Amino acid sequence: MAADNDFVKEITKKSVDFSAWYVDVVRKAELADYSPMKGMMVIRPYGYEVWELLRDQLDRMFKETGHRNAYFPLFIPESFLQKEAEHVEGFAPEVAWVTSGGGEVLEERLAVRPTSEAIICSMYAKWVKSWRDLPLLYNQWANVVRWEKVTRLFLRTTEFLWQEGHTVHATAEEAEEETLRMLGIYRRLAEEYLAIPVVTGRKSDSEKFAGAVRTYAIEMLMPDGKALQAGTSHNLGQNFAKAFNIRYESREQKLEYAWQTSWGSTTRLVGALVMTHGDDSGLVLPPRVAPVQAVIVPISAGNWRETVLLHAQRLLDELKAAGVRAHLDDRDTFTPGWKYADWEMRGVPLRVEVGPKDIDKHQAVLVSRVDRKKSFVPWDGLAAEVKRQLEAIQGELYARALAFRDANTHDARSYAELRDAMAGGRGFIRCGWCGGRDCEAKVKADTSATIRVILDPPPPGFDACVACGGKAAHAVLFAKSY
RNA sequence: CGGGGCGUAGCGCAGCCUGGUCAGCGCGCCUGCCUUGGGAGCAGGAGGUCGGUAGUUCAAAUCUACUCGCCCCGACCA
Repeated sequence: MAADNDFVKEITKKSVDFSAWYVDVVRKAELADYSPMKGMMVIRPYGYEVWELLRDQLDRMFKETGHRNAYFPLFIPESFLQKEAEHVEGFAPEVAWVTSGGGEVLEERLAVRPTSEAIICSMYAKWVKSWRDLPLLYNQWANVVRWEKVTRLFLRTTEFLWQEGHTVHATAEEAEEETLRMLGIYRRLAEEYLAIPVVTGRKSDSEKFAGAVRTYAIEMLMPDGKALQAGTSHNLGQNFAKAFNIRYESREQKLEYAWQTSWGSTTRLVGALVMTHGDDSGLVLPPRVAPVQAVIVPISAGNWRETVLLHAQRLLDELKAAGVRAHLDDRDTFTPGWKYADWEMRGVPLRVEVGPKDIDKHQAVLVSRVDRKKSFVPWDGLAAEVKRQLEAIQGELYARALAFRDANTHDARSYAELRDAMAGGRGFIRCGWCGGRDCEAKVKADTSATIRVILDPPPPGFDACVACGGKAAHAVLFAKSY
C-alpha cells in the first residue's frame, strides 16, 4: 500500500476517481444499495439513521417556528396538476402516471406526486376562509417520484424522501418573510449539523421553481468543484392561490387571494455529507448526525470476556448515560485492526480503545476519525472528554469544508477568466451579470455553468456583465451543478 | 435521450482478441486449532444457469444480434 495510513481497502481513492469513490463509500458503508427497480435505491438502516438524525433536527426547527406536520395523498388527478400553467409545464416531463386501478382503466389518470402543491392547494381552498385562518403553516414528510433520465445514489433517484412545507399568508410581505425564514433554517441545518457551509441566495428566472415568483436556495460546493443545490424555498406569490381559488375575507371585509410559500429538502443531503467529509478511508460523519458517535473497541487478550470486556461495557454505559450515541464492538471474530478499518469506513467520528495496558492505567485511548490523532484519557471524566472531542470534530469538519469552499471560490472579471475557471478546477465563480437571459444561456452553452444564486447583498466590484460587458444588474455565483 | 465504458461466487478481479480440463484467483463465508494495541496464521470445506434472450457451431464465459442493469461525459432535474 502506498501510504502508512492506508488502512481501508476496497475503496477507490477519492483523488483518483471521485465518482467511483462516492459509489464505493455509499455501498461499503451500507448507506444504500441499488434495487431491482431502475433508478431507485434502497436506503439501508445505517443510511436511514443518518437521514433520521438530520430529519429530526429539521422537524424540530420547523415546529419551533410554528409549523405542523400533515399528510396528503400520493396521487394527484391530472386536472389538478394542470391548474397552474407553469407548474405543469415544468413537471410534466418527469411525472409517473397511474392509468388503471382495480383492473379497470381510470377515467382520469393520476400523477404520482412529483411535488404536492396541486393536491395541497386544493385542500387549502377549502380550509382558508378568513384572515383569522392565516397563516397556515403545514409541512409534509413524504416520498415523491420524478422520472429522471440519469440517477445517482442519494443525489438523484427516481423516488426520494423529502419534506415539503406549504404555507398560506395574508400578505406578500409575510410570505416573503416566511420564504426567507425557512431558507435560514436550511442554512442552519447545513452549517450547524451537517458541517457544510452554504451560499444562500435567489435563483435567476430560468432556474426558479415552476410556478414560483421567487426561488431561493442553499448551494454547497462539492469536492469535485460542482455545486449541489441542497434546499429550496419558494415564494409562490398568488400564482397557486389564483389557480386553486384560495381566498380569504380580510379585516376590511374584502375577498383577497392568499399569498403562499413552499420549501423542500431531500435525502440528497445524505449524499452531500458523504461527498463533503469523506476521505480515502471512507465515510466521515459529523458527530451531530452520526448514528454512532463513539465506538468502543476492546483490545482482547486471553480471557478478554472476563477482563477487558467488563471495563468496555462499563465505559459504554457511562457514555450512553452522558447522552453519547456509543456502540461497543464486542465481536470476537475480528481483530482490533480490522475493527478500526471497519468503523473508519463507516465514518464513526471517535474511536475508544480499551486494552490490558489501559486497564492498568485506568485510561482509554481516543482516536479521531478526522486525523487519527490519539489521546490518552483517564476513565474519570471520560464521557466529558468524549463529548468535548466530538464537538471539536464537528468544528474541524466545518472549518475544513469552509476552507475548501473559500479556496475554490473565484472572481471572474472577464469572460476569459470565467471560461478558464470552468475549464480548470471549476468551483464557485463570482461575477457580474446584466440580468439578461441570453447572457445566462451563453455562459451555460460555453462553460456548462449556470447561475446558482444571485448574491444579496452584492459584493462590490462586479459592475460589468461577465458575458456582454454591459452594466451589471447583479453579482451572481456561477457553477456547474449536480 | 446522445457519446463512451463495464456486467464471471457476497466483494474485487483474471480468462474473451485466437471457441475445445476456463469454472479460476484474492478477500470474505463455514469447521477446527491458535491468535488479538492497524484488516493475524495453519488445516479442511461450502458457494457461480459467466446479467438475460435468441442465434452460429460437434462444442459458447469466449463469436453474432437483441435486451436489461450500472458507471462516466454531455443535454434535463432536488
